[in-house]
Amino acid sequence: MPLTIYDISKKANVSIATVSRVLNGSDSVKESTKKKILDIIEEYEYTPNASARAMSLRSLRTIGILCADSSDVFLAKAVYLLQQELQSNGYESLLCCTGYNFDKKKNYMNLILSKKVDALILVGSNFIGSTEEENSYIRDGSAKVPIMLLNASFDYPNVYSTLCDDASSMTEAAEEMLRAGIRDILYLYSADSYSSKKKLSGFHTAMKRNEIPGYEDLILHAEESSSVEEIAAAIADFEAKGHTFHGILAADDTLAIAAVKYAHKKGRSIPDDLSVIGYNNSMLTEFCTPELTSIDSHLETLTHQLVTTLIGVLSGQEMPKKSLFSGNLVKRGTTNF
Amino acid sequence: MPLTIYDISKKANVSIATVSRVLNGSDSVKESTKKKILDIIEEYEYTPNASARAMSLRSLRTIGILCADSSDVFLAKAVYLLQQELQSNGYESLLCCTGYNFDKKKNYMNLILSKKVDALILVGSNFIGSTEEENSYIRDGSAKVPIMLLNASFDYPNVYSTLCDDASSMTEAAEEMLRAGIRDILYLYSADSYSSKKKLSGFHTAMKRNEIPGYEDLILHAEESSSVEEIAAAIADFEAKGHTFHGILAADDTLAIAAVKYAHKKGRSIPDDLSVIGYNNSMLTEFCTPELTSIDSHLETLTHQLVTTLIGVLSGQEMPKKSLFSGNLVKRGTTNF
DNA sequence: TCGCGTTATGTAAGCGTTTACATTTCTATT
DNA sequence: AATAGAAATGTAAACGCTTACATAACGCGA
Repeated sequence: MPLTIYDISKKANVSIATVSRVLNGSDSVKESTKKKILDIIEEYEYTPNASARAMSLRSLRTIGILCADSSDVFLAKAVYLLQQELQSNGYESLLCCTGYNFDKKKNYMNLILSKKVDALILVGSNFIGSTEEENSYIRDGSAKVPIMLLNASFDYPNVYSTLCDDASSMTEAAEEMLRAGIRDILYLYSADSYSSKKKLSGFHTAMKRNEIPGYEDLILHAEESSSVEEIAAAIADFEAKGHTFHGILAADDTLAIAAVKYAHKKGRSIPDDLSVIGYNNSMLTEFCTPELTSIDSHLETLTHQLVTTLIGVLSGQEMPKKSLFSGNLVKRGTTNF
Repeated sequence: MPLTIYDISKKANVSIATVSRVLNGSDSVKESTKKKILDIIEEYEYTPNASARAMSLRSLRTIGILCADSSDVFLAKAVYLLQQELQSNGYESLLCCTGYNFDKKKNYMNLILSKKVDALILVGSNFIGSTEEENSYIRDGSAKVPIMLLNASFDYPNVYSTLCDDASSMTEAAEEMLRAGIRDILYLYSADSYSSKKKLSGFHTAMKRNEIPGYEDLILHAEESSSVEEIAAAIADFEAKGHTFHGILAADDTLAIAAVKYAHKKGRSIPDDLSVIGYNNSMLTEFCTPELTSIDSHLETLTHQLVTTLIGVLSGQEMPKKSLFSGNLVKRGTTNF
């Protein structure tokens, strides 16, 4: 049976209030009694019960993190960074993997809210749906605790967004290709999420601004959750149907790796005959040969900003509802410009 | 201000005990009042306060998960699977990323224990050190709650281990190569963990049993935390020093990918001139061309068994202290046997 | 030595549940 | 119609902590 504050107070010959005071630091306690209590706590390895504390304080100092799939490379990295940031700010985190279904997301949100977390972080743009109905759970949740969005944006009271400007990053990358003289660019995407749409719109922007005729014909939508092999095959298929392209812009690094694989199989040389750009600048970039050029969305910066905003919100400060950063292109071997 | 069980009881014109009873299901409540209460709970979206519940029950129904780095592909997958398993058993999980330092591990363990989690899962063999001192924190922790080890083994009361028999899997893979006539096998490893040692010893077993002379000269230790590019370069260096090999056995998939990269760069053809086998059968296997042959350590099975054992332990049953599974080789394009 | 203002410590209520035990309300049997 | 026994519901204590408020101890000047 673990020790309680009451046991400690007895051993130290003081009241529980005094023990509580030295535990929490703030109030005035005589130096000698403080030392005595601290020694006893040390000796018996007493640790206060967090649930009891949460009841009194009405806060667990714990943040709920919701994430569709923590085994996804990008999301895993984000979760990791968030945890580091939270820990260094004295907060714990409760992680919940929801899958991609909106009903499940709602259920898990309620589950985690019942733990009385102080706030909720939703990791990834897949938490934003395309219908009012799909997003209602965010509205409901935000009535109870602040909701922080990583890599997505949603304008609603008590909802704070931190994200990379995917649209303009993509525009930037496309225009870089165009400047290098590559005008037949295959745009490859699969997910249908908020940020995926942003990226696609950024691509449109670039192509329209540069008046590339018929560019829409080179937009390839890969089945979601298909394997790298399947995507590579889909690209080969697409080419076999008569489309030609000398650049591939992929909405994430996995897709880009599939593109590189397609090139390997078809014997197209990278970057001479074909340039490839991925998105996220994840560790996957170093897995292919040559190494993958990719757009870095500065996850470290985003997570840091998100937690900073969160801490501010929790301490009652007025904080920006939306923090937008811009990404940048990290050039490696799959491009030669 | 969130609703409490008291608010609900008032609205339903019953006592809090009755509400609690319908919440917990077990006790007898008249069908009509049950429905009335359920309706009200539904209407007002009431969710019980988990901290309060934890106080009464002396259990949070929460499991602490400690993991060095949740952005590592293998660990991330393990954590994900564990969470799924725990959730389907009605447990929440509190994840804490500790880094690889033992002092930090100890600190985080204490932190998470103060949350009064019901048990602790340590993910990955890096939680086992090579000295008594390094492992003392596990002994201390196990005095408070059951400790479950994934992919590591430690014989101590209240510590339960679930793992893949890495040594024999590796022996198996090596002998498969030998049977295919490849006798000059480069063994590539980097980490220094418990399971890494097991794998190496499995390799020794195979080579000794088959009386391969001088095989030790082909064991290459790559600097930990070096990039794929650096490891590929290290292999090239090694070869330049006069070593020849026609098979590479890597202690994890990342190393194997580096091996494939080395082959690409040096123009050695896989699998005709060089066979490569990785370990973990992670999603990385599909990233290379050709796809990577790899040893599957059955993470799904391991995590399932671990949680099953855990649930048993928590409900007071006698459970096996150690569950050992064997891995198997999944053959893909980097081998032709 | 007295009394006053600090400073240190103690007392007890409250946080939202669960549950043993007590009480009330039914049902069925006589 | 009375009553035993079962079924449904209520009462109140307990879980381990924080903290407002009450009280005690101390130091200091007159």
